[in-house]
Amino acid sequence: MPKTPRNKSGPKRRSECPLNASVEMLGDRWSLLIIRDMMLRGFRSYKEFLECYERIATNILADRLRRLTTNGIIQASPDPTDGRKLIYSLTAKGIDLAPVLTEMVLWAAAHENTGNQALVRQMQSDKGKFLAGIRERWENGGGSRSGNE
Amino acid sequence: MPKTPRNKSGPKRRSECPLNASVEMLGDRWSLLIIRDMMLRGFRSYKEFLECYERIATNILADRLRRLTTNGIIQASPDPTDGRKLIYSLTAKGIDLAPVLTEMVLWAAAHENTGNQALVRQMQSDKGKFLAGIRERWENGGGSRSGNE
DNA sequence: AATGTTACTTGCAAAATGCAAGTAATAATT
DNA sequence: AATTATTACTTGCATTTTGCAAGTAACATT
Repeated sequence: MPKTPRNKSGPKRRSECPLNASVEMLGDRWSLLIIRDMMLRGFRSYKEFLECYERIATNILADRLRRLTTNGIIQASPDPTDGRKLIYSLTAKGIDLAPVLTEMVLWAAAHENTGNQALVRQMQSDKGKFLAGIRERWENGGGSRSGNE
Repeated sequence: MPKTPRNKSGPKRRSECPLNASVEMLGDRWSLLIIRDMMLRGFRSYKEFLECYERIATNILADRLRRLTTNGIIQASPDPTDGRKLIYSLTAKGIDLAPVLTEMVLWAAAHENTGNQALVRQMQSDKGKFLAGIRERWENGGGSRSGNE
């Protein structure tokens, strides 16, 4: 029987829709969680991520941090008090993901039984203020640990 | 030498943060693209998805449609004019993903060279109106392609 | 110099994925 | 009624990706 391949027809213009770019950078199991924990929990070091995600493999974590850095979402700088450490922080591009995360959290909270109702209520009651707070904390001081957990 | 595992310490309360639920349902390469194309391009059938995503495998597409259905984001109903077909449509939960998609598109548009500037400008100029339009189209008529019905 | 910590890399088994090739259920055509 | 085509999948298998234990280089501390 002759071959009758099914997937050869569509034109598939990459990045025709902007969402393709987002999915390429964030469409996996870990990237958004890493960004969330930098943004909301103030995670800065490899060790914090490794100990937090019980199931993430060390090489996967290293790869995701590298990819997020390559994509300009986070940046790594040496710790001045300890030459061995790298301090990871969000770039402006990374901070701009706050609205995406917020909408995802609100969506899940509306349709699932999720935890951390305090955070959800804070987002719901004044979304703009919540986002402004995140931006402010990151723009001066480079992202201190917030009260959200 | 004794084992010294690295990943056994963190408590890792699942769904402590609502984002975990979102990532479990949407954190892969295809799910959000499927939702986007149902929402913005009016895709309804297995065949449309298969021909559009040049690189998606048939079993992966079937799996993602099944998972999205299981998660209550889309639903499948038989086509009354052709008993062989299934018509996929967004549920209320799926429609509620519009703000997430919108923020992702706007984020990518702000930081990458993405296509479809018309869509982006429409989102930017009046986000609320854009979202209302999507909801309206889906709430009466089950999501027509454009001005149908 | 010995020991500990950090931020990785390596090796390998297991799981997920991609792709060609089926297949059952229908529909259209002859 | 038989033939052909289409849809919406499933199956089998090779390739790729991931998870985990173990190792390591570069410091830092004692």
